[in-house]
Amino acid sequence: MPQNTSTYHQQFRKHLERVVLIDDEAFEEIIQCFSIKEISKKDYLLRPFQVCRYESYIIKGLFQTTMIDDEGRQHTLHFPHEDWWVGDFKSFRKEQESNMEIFAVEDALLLQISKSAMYQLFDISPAFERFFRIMAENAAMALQDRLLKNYSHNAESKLLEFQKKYPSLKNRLSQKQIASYLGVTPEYFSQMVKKK
Amino acid sequence: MPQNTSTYHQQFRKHLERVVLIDDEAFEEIIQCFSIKEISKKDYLLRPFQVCRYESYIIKGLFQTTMIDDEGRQHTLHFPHEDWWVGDFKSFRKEQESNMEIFAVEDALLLQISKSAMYQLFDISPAFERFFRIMAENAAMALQDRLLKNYSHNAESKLLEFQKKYPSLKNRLSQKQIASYLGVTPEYFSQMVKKK
DNA sequence: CGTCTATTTGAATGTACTCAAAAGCGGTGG
DNA sequence: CCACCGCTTTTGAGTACATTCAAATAGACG
Repeated sequence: MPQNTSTYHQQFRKHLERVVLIDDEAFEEIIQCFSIKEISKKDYLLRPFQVCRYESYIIKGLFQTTMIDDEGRQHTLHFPHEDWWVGDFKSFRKEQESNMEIFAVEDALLLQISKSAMYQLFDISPAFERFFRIMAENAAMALQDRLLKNYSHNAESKLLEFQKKYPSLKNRLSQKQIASYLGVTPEYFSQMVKKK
Repeated sequence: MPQNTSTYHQQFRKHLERVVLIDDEAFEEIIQCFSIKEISKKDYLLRPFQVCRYESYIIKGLFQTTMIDDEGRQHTLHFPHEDWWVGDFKSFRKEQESNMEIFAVEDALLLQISKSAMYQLFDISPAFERFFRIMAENAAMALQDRLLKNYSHNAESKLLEFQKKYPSLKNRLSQKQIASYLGVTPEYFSQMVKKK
């Protein structure tokens, strides 16, 4: 294991404390509900039609989350990485089949929590529920931005946005993966890059 | 005023209780933090570059929320109506200038809450905070769906989706408004309708 | 009734897609 | 260490969906 327990507990605690105050006791209670999971490059965290049983905090690693539309096409929603959460929220909450695929682009280390554990924590810790309220709000805001960027539908400007927002991801992803995020074909993406 | 107080209090309480349990006392505490607002057709609830000071529950009415992109183009995000919430969440939470415009398509009646009142309520009522956690989750899920639908970017299928999802809105909106929701020009929308 | 906005129609244009095929690159096994 | 396989990237031709611009027509509202 690349890090020892206390290191990533610290990292996770910092993550929580960026949003809510948590004392030692509360953190103990919280961390006990999480389990650690390793996942290797190219493995799936979630396959289409599976139910998403965990929300996962990413200690380390990079994922690609794609959504599958009615015609079976895949569209990349985002590339969750260190210090983010990954999962299909809809599937998790409704306990229904997911239309998403979550895939490890790099070896990863996760802290996972099940729905029942999460709901128990909500009942005993308002701070924890507040944390997830704020996370959900952040997610909604990010998606709203994403939607707006998608409307101004010029692939080039979308690429610039992406590069500005995630400069570090450029070297960690293939052109094909970025094209899928932008919603264009790899062929067109290639031409676009050449033109510049 | 088109309805008396108790009628819309009832409606609002039902709305809350679809998600969390609220006893009489708690509801009293909550409803006190809201104020009623009437808004007429064609008036703005929020103009671009304003800060969104309230989250509003829609007792009655229909709105159009549009986002303005960097090139100044307007894109319709959705058409909030009875029993939904309306506002620019990002602007509300960050107290920053909004890039949205919210516009009353029909005369409307709202229950509004300010940020400070909302945060006070969160502190005294975990049920209320839970309600907004779940609302934020719902919003995120809806936006994710919206994004997916937008990717499968064939205007005709988007129109079918829209009609399926909001059959009742068809008669309440102009073609131009629906075109803006779909992300196509009114001219193209017109041709599309003709073809069918 | 007049004005303003929405809708229709058409022609020219552009952005991105499909399909096909070639070239490049990386990892794996012999 | 090299050769091969599979996947990614490039290139090109043809096409489709949607846009822009302009102008005509229809509708809504005061």
